Order: sequence, then C-alpha cells, then structure tokens
Amino acid sequence: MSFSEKIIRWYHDNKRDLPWRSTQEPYKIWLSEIILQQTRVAQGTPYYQRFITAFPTVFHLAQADEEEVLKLWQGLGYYSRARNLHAAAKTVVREHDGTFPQNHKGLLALKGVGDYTASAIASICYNEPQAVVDGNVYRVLSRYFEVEHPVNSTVGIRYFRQLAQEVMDAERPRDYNQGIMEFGAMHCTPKNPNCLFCPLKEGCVALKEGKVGQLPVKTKKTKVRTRHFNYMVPVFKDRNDVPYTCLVQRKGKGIWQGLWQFPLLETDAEADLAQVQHELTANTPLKNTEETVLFNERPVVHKLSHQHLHTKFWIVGQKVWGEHAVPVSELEKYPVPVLIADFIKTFKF
DNA sequence: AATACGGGGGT
DNA sequence: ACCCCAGTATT
Repeated sequence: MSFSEKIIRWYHDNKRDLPWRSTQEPYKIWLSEIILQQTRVAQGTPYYQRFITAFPTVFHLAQADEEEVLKLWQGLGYYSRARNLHAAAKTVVREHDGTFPQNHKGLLALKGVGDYTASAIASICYNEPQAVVDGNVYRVLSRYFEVEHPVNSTVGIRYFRQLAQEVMDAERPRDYNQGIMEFGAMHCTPKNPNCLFCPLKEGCVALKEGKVGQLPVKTKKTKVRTRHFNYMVPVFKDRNDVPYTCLVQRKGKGIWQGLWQFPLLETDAEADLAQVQHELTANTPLKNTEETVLFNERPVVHKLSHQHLHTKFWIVGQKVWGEHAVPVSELEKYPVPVLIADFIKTFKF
C-alpha cells in the first residue's frame, strides 16, 4: 500500500466530525481555513460557529461593518486575518457576483489567501490536485522521508511543496489533503507521537533512524521584545451617576490594528505617577483631572508570541468631559485586545 | 531572506 | 520558559 493510500485509509477510520467537514461550500471552507491559520481547531471552532450564525453567506459578511467583523474576531489574534476576510468577501461579491473563484490561481488572488489556503479550498471544494503544506504536513513528511531542510527556509519551503505534490494521490486530493493534516494533528504529533501503533511505521525513515524527536527542523529564535505600556483609564460620572470612559482606535502599523484601547503612554522603562501626569497634561485631551491612581501595583505582563507587554492601568478621574466619551455600558460593543478585555472584566467603573 | 503579526494550550 | 498551532503579508 502506498503512502497516500495509508493516509487516506487512516483518515477514513479516524477523522473527527468537525463543523466544516459536512459541506463543500467554498464560503464555509474558506472561512474555516482563514480562522484555522496558526490556530488550533479547539480554539477556532466556536469562532467558526459564531461567524456562520452571524454571516450565513458571503453576502452577509460583505455587507457588515468592519467593526462588527473585528468584534466577532476578538480574542483570536492575528487581526489582519479579519480585515482581509472582510475585504475578500467584498471582492467576491463585487467582482465575482458572490461566487468564489473555482481554482487555485483565482483563490490565491483573494486577500489573506496564500498557497496553503488556496490549495485547501481548491482540493476540498473542487478536488483540484494541489497539495497542502501546513505545519502538520511539514512534520509528517519530514519524519517519514527524513527531510532535514529547515521548514522555514526558502529551500525547505520549496522542497516540501514539491515533495507534498509528488506523494499526493492526484485522484483523491480532497481526502488525501485533509487526511495528512488530520494525521499530523492527531497521530504524528510534535510531542509523544504514537509511533508504536503507527500505520506508517514500516516506511518511516525517522523512526528507523531514531530521529523522530528531532524532526522537523526549524531555524528560528524569536527574540521577544519587552515593552512598557501605561493605559490611562478615564473615569467620569454624569449628573445621573452614569459612568463614562474613553477609547481610542489603534491605527497605522504594529499590533492590534483597528482595535480599540484606552489612551496609551508607552515608556522605555516602568513609568511612575509623575510621568503619567505629565503625559496627561501635555499630550491628551483629558483635562480637569481629579486624581490619578494606579490600579495594579505589579504590572500585568501580557505575552504575545513576539512581545511581552508590561502594563500598568492608571485610573484618571475626570470632573468635566471632553471628547471621545464612551458609556461604560457600551464598552462591550468595541473590539478590544484581550489585554483590555481582561481589564474591563476586573475593573468596577 | 527575514520579520511582524495574537492568543491559547501542551510539556 | 519554550514550542506549536489547517500561514500570510510586508520588509
């Protein structure tokens, strides 16, 4: 039995019953694939369900406000995916009359759709023979064929793409592609792979050579940057004792584009009250400050994959209101980073 | 050819 | 603390 036959057979016997497995509608497959980029099935599944409920078709998604899309995406991370998702939906509606491109090349032209996602959609929806190469495929192929090229090098990427295309069952790309990914996710796992009961143990070179634990090879040390954030949380109560605060939208480059947050002072090192008060009078519209008190003595360390954000929240009492007022009761309408959402959950306005 | 881009879960 | 996750876009 060939490599691909074993994969397809294992998939038939072991595949999970996932929400997007019961359809071949391009819209739903595309949505699931964007959500699952760099995201585990367990984390992405509830988001997929909520998106399908809120936007049953690409027309619903295209007609939504970007804010609404970002709000539904809140907590998933890599927010450019949400903005590109929305842009691609508009493209499909405006330029393709609501019908998704029906081949790899056409799909690749959509924002947020790269080689992997185009291959996944083309094979799952149209059975087009384009091999997917994701983290699971790198792992399975590198072990079975003992490939030592780093999977994140230019040579490695090209090599694995070609190898994947060669070992794919060109007659059954739909089942083969999903099968090898599912096999990598469930059986040929990064840690403690189940080699003892592996259907591919006979031909696996890494197993034979005792190198399963050293493959795939990756060459990257993500150097983490430490940053110091000071959020100034305005608190104002009107005549009826209704609480207000203030949010501003993140724009330009960097993390959390399009999300909302409190006015921010970033410093080179941990800041003190004097620095924050200077910032308040110099560079913010917040005036008539009543008092400013530190909410958390120890900075909250919010960890992104590439940044550690040491964060202090300063509660800034306001007597009179300026602009950008947001009733506390409407905070939940705004898409915010998890760091901000966690603060809002714990702070009593 | 590198780097930026989130957040959660496993070890 | 480190690694990985159904990767893509931008430098």
